[in-house]
Amino acid sequence: MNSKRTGPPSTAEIEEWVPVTIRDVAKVAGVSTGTVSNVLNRPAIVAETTRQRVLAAVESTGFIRNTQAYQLRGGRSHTVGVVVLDVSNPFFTEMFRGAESCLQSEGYVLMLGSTDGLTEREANFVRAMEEHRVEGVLITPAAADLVGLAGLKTRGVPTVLLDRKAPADEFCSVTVDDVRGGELAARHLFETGHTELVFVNGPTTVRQCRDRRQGVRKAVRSTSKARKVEVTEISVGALTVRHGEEVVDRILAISPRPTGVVCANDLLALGVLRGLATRGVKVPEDLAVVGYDDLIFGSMLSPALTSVRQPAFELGSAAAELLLDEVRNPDHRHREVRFEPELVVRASSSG
Amino acid sequence: MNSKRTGPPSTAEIEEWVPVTIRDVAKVAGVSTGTVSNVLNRPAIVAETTRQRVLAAVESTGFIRNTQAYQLRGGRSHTVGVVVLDVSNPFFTEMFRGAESCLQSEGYVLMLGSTDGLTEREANFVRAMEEHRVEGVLITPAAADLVGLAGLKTRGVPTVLLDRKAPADEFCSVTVDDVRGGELAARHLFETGHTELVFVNGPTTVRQCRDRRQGVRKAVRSTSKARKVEVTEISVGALTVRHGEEVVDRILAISPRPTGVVCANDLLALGVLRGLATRGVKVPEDLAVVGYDDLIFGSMLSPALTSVRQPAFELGSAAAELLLDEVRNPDHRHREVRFEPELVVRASSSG
DNA sequence: TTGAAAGCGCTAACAA
DNA sequence: TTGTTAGCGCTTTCAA
Repeated sequence: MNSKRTGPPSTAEIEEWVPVTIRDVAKVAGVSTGTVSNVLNRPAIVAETTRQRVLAAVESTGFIRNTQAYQLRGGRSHTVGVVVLDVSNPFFTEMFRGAESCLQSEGYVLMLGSTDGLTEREANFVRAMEEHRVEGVLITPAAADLVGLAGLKTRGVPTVLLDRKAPADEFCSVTVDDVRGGELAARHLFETGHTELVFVNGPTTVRQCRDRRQGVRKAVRSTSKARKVEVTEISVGALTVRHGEEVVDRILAISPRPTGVVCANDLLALGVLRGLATRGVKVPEDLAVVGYDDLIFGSMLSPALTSVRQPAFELGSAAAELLLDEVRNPDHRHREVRFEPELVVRASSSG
Repeated sequence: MNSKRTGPPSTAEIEEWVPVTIRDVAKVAGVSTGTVSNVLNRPAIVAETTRQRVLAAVESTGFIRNTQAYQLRGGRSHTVGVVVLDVSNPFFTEMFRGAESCLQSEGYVLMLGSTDGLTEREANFVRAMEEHRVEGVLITPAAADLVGLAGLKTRGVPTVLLDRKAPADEFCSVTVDDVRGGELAARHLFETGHTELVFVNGPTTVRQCRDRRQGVRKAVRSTSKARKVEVTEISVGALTVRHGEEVVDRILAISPRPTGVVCANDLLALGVLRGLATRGVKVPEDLAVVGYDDLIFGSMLSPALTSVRQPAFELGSAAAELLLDEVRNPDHRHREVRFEPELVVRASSSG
């Protein structure tokens, strides 16, 4: 509680900073606003001495160019919107970093929104970003369909879908084959002898969850030809550690007792592992666990978490590249850049 | 590689979306631009039927208000800049979430920049955000001093320092007592019988690192009165898992062999743990490990990581509250909101 | 090489 | 209740 002081504000403090415009700079330098604009944008065409004078004036006045005016005049906004499902999830921050690594060097600053899978929040973010005239948006759609992005499409805002295929090539997209990933996870457990599995899934409104489920089912079908296997599906409200932890009792209540569990992402798996640990259930002896995303943290647990790896950083940077192409290349064609998931087997599933 | 097709673009595609302005809406609705502006901003003062007509026109034209023009006219930007040291670190994303939770409901959209502790990147972000006329910025300064923020100060951009005390009450700030935290960590090891410690620190240009070191030293001094203790300090280039892993050999080379290690943050500690595991060093028997930040992931390791907890989410939301006050309250006074670190003892330090 | 001035899209004061 | 219009800060054409 550090109140600065108790008396009235001093003059220095009460004195409002008056925004300095190009006109102020012009006045100080004794030139016209056009000239100031020229030294700012096309320094080559103005005389050396004038330029120095203007630069000095910029310095002394503390002038900072007003992007809004620049944009209004037809300039670019140098802004890209990024909308993800959950900033708390390292998978998405890695993706963000990937995008940032590519976009920052091009002079863009990123607006970030985290929707928690809520379409209403998504709509708010997208609307706000459109109002700010972002040059493009990278988005992991919250909804099952893409109607929330229709506005972006019709208004021609370059948009790249993150971790979501665009139907009918309406957008560029970067994807990972989640059906395949889900299949890899479940098949791995079947192949190591498991017969009764649980699949802990997130909300099936989330596309990743639907696809991974489909993959799991696919593994069931193909394995069933050889021998009888079964998967119980449990759906939780969100892909978080807490939800994973809370689902453990339901897993343990299943009869016959499953011997393996596939989680729709690593956060969920981490929660499950934690819940199992507190209940004294041994992993992988009593229950094998497989996650999804291959967060670095999973590899450090003991037992280390078996998981399906996705190249998050590369997803982000690839998306950014696609966006840049769409922004700059008049001959741009929408493309899907597809990555393959990779099963990383660790101790949590291999006794 | 999904090229849409090979022929020339269809008419529908080549047809550029022509930005629709308030004038277009006015024309469609058969009213003046002033009236459109009124239904958008002060709907109460316009007649019901006209309002409906205008709203319909807004809908049919797909009009999206141009914030730049609005701002230029004197409106607010509804934008806040957030600058952190490392988005990959869950500590900072939690802080971001805290800020977002408070700011989003107030209609702000956040610009996020991750500096990796580089003052040059920080300067770029701050400059870009100022050009965009953000209404305020939340920042974890990269540099040891605050000269990089002088511009924000003189230009009167409301600024709240994240996890950094503002000297001379120049800014609002949210802080955690890192000296105390460092002291807690080291003292804990001393009190559990350790004598030879290693302190794995990040760059001392980072204030958090300097303070935590100071705390560690303080613990050494006070413990030294009773018995002889020693701390070897190792500084690494960044606070990441990789750097922690790479420093392990240097730790093990120290003679006499230390029995405990304090890490400047959890990512570092996670790396150290991983490095120790691959080299077969037992934790905590051979070496006790203490981290800093209490990331959720640390609590799930086995052995679970002892750490110094910081309320990241609360830091973020408190900072946002301070910022809102500075933005809206004419009687605003700069304040420091201070949180206390808390040692959380787990298996990694208690054999 | 520089200056004058129009105009980007919007809001708000004022007039009708 | 609605329309007209000046002007926000900047860039850029055109003229000097």
